[in-house]
Amino acid sequence: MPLARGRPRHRDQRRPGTTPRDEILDAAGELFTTLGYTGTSTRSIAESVGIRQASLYHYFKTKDDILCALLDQTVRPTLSFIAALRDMDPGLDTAGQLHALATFDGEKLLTNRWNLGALYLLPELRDARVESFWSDRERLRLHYLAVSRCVIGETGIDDAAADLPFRLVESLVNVWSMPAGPQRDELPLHVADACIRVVGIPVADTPALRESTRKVLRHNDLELTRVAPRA
Amino acid sequence: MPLARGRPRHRDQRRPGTTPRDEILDAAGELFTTLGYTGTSTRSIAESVGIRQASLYHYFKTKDDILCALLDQTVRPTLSFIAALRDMDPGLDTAGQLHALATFDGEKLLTNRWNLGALYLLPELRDARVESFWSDRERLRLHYLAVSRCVIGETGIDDAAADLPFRLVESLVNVWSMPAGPQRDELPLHVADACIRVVGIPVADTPALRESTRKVLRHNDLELTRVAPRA
DNA sequence: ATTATCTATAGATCTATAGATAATGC
DNA sequence: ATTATCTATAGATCTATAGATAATGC
Repeated sequence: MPLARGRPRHRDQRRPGTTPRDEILDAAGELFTTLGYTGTSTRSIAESVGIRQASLYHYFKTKDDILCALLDQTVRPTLSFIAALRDMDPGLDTAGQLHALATFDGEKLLTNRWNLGALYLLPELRDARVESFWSDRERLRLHYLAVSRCVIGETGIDDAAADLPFRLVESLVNVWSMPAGPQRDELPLHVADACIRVVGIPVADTPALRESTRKVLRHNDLELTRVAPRA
Repeated sequence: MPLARGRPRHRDQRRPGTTPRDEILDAAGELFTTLGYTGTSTRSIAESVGIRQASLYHYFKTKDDILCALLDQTVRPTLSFIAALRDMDPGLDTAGQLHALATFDGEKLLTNRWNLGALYLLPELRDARVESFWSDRERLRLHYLAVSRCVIGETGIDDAAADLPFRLVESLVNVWSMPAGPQRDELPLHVADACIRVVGIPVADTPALRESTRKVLRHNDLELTRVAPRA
């Protein structure tokens, strides 16, 4: 390990992360998701990292900045996945796209170290700051909407259903804390199946869609690791 | 109007409600749902009512108490509806029950004066206080789960889908703020339809279920007004 | 006398800034 | 000299309590 550069901390490292910035984000992720944004003080974040409260401000200009940095991690990977999906397999039908997207996105939500998806729902940041995050998230929602609409155009379901796949996947944040196990691991797949039924695809088509998604994801694991190693 | 009993307020009434308690709950409902619980100060509630901060404590022992009172209004009506449904029409099949429940519950969520359903998702109260609310809400969830399981037993879908109708209905809190209009008004019905598809009922059965729900709700409007006039 | 409000305030926060200090690098 | 931390603190909150006050009721 490289030698420490500045004044030593009053406590040893207690958080994972290769940089102090990452340690702070890890602590903030845990606290924001369990106590809420306003309910988490900068002091409690610092304490949870093992540094003094004022030291946070060496890495972040304000408390809002910490939140922004956290939120930026959440939607980006799924947006990259959508791009990769388009490049990779332009022949995939829209139902297949929806199923693969829902599976990937759901997987991402559930395997975060903290339940960052739950932050989306905090009223205190419905309107305010974090501009870039909201626009990213809106892009994601609109993509779900567009793909769902395409499928619905073929199945003849009412257009009002087009908003629901996104909501279904998002609702995984509410089961994030369920005990680990195969049941939990398979949830994203089941939610993807449900998305498909919601847009009116008959149950009989599910196995084929699962198979197609399995292929897409195997292919894409490699893609993503190459393109965005940070995730 | 009856003459005021104590010392006059420094401002005229600015909130609907026949009692000061209701005025306070109305203000708190607006602020908690837009700024979050911790993000709302007792001072801002009082100001929004038109009284001084300390006067709140004449009606509520603590800030938590205000939250509890608000939350108690949210799940109760739907629980009463479930009871009424059981008494009223014991011949209704499970798919019909699920469809009617989802419609009623969704309607309730969307027509609240404030988006109180969004409070369920606040991390700061995931664990803590408000015991009675959580147990009520868990009863509601388990009822959805049981009804969904019954349907799934017949359609042969994977059991993992049984949790999703509840989540779908709940996701209406995320569209609460959409502009008023027929499109918005019909959302609960469309979400109920989606619940039905999620548990594996073929699309062709939807019209019959809608018809049955229409009857149940018409009947029940009367029922509920008699049983729980407060709602 | 009873009530609903008010004013005033204690005591505990909370965010952010200023400036000191204890390491390493050169 | 540069850096990452530290200590100390200003100034603005925030919740809840104590006790005064201005109405009505009897």
